[in-house]
Amino acid sequence: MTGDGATRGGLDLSDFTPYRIVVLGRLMSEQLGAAYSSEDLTIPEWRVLAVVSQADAVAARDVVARTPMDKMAVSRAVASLQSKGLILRGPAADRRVSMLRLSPEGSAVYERVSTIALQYEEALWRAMSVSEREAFFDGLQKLELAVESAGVTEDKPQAAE
Amino acid sequence: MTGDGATRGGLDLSDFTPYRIVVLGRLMSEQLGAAYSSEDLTIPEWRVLAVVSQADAVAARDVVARTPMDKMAVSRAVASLQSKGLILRGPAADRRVSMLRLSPEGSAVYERVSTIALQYEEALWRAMSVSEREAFFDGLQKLELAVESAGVTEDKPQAAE
DNA sequence: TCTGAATGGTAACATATGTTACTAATCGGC
DNA sequence: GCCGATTAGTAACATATGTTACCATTCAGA
Repeated sequence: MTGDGATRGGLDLSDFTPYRIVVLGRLMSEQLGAAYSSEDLTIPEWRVLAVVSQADAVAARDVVARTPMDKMAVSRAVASLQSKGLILRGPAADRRVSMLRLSPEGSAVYERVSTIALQYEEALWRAMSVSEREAFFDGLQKLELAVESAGVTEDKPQAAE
Repeated sequence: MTGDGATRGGLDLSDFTPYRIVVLGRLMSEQLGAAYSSEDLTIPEWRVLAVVSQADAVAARDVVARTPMDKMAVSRAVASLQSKGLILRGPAADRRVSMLRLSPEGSAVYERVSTIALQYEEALWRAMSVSEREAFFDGLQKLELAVESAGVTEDKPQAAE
């Protein structure tokens, strides 16, 4: 990728790992979105569905805890899912919260979408062997941990070393 | 990650690779952004700087070709960089386009930011051995190729995950 | 050379996402 | 029980990003 123009000093974007990962992620998102756009779900909505589907009933704060979304994003996604009839809200002991469950239609939608998503993932894995895949996973996990531990400085996330 | 709640059927987000990659990319972006926020650059601006720094003069369309940004995003980033005095526009043979170059201050900023960025990347690599890193790169590249070849359907997909 | 199609770039609008601040409810110490 | 501190969730605003349509220019071909 460094061979077609007058390349000189500094950093080559196409060789910068964070950039590659962001771009790869975006491409995957686009393709998945195309795959299930028939269901008319946004990313936050799909994430909420995924988390809510994992248990009988969860509060919005649990969704916040389990996804990289802030509470406003979750609030919006939940409101939208509810208006589409895919999610139901029930009362909780703590009257500030409401428990979220999938409606039957919500379950059906989630089932269809997650099937497509898993097939998509499967298809990607066909690009490499099992051992390659495992090595990749291993590296991915190590990167995740490294990034997490780099981000522990709570207040002002200053220069990363 | 499947051990703390009533987990049941379907897809576990935290184990879904596209999701993991998107989240990892976002975390890296945030940390990098924090690291060089002193320069007050947005991600699109930083991408434009990186591409323009690679050659003596490029047109905006070249930036579009080399990054995952559409022409509107590039247009905005360029306008902003120009107003900050980091980029200069010069005339081109084709009078629809203007050639972009870094100003001296632009070069200085880019130099500082790319140094920080490369140090950040370095720090991440310390999380794994050289051979692990190579295996990871290998997998990453294969994924990139797989995704690219999966995305040949021209149409206009909507983003998802 | 004229004319319709294509291209580079931007304006104006629509939508999505982030930020701040607020309300209602619960909690913890007294 | 009372009261300040904390929490869950949302409203209202600000900013960023995507979308459409447009203008000026260039290109291709009769």
